[in-house]
Amino acid sequence: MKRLGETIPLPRLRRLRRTELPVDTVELARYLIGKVVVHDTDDGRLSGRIVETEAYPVGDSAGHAFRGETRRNASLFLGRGHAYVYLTYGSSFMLNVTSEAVGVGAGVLLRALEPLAGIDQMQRLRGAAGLLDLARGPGRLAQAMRIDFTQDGLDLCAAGPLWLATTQSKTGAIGESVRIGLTRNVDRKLRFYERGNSYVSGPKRLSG
DNA sequence: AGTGCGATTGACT
DNA sequence: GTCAATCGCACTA
Repeated sequence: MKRLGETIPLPRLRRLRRTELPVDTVELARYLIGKVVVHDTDDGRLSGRIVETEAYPVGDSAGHAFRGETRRNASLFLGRGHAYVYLTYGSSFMLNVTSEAVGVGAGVLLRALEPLAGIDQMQRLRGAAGLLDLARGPGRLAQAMRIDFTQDGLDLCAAGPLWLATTQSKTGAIGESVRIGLTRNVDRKLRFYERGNSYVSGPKRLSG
């Protein structure tokens, strides 16, 4: 299989500063489309371009912070630009970017990446899945990026191993839809994705 | 201490 | 398209 990350020049990355992140959760979810998430591991750099997000804003009954701070969701309250990682269905880790002020629980779920660096390693982590399936879907994304509870609470805007970056490449038109897989507060269009991008999970369009 | 349930995935008809 | 695996955690008692 062709190894994209070694045949196409990687984009030049610049670390995002916390002050560059939009203060509003929904704005951040839209802003993160086209940005890059980077995990520098002892087996090398893993990175991917964010192509799909979901916002879980303040007061959202589907959000994990809705009933206040607990041990599980404590990282959501660290202030914007931190990682909130949790396990769902006993097997899939989810990576979120926190989005509001310290003490206010809200975040943005990263749902799909276009792999950039470390594709060989991602394939090992994912059991040699095809390129399109490496990080399409939030659980796959976390597995490909080697995200687990170890990364929960990390500051994404500090000089740490897990960070956010911007590039000079252009971002395509952004679509929006209802969120996927929820049972509550399903009506709001809080899912964002880059239109026409093959690495986006689920339907490219959802009404509602 | 017991119970029920997911911000999903992969296997299967 | 359907469906079960799997386990940490919140919730009830």
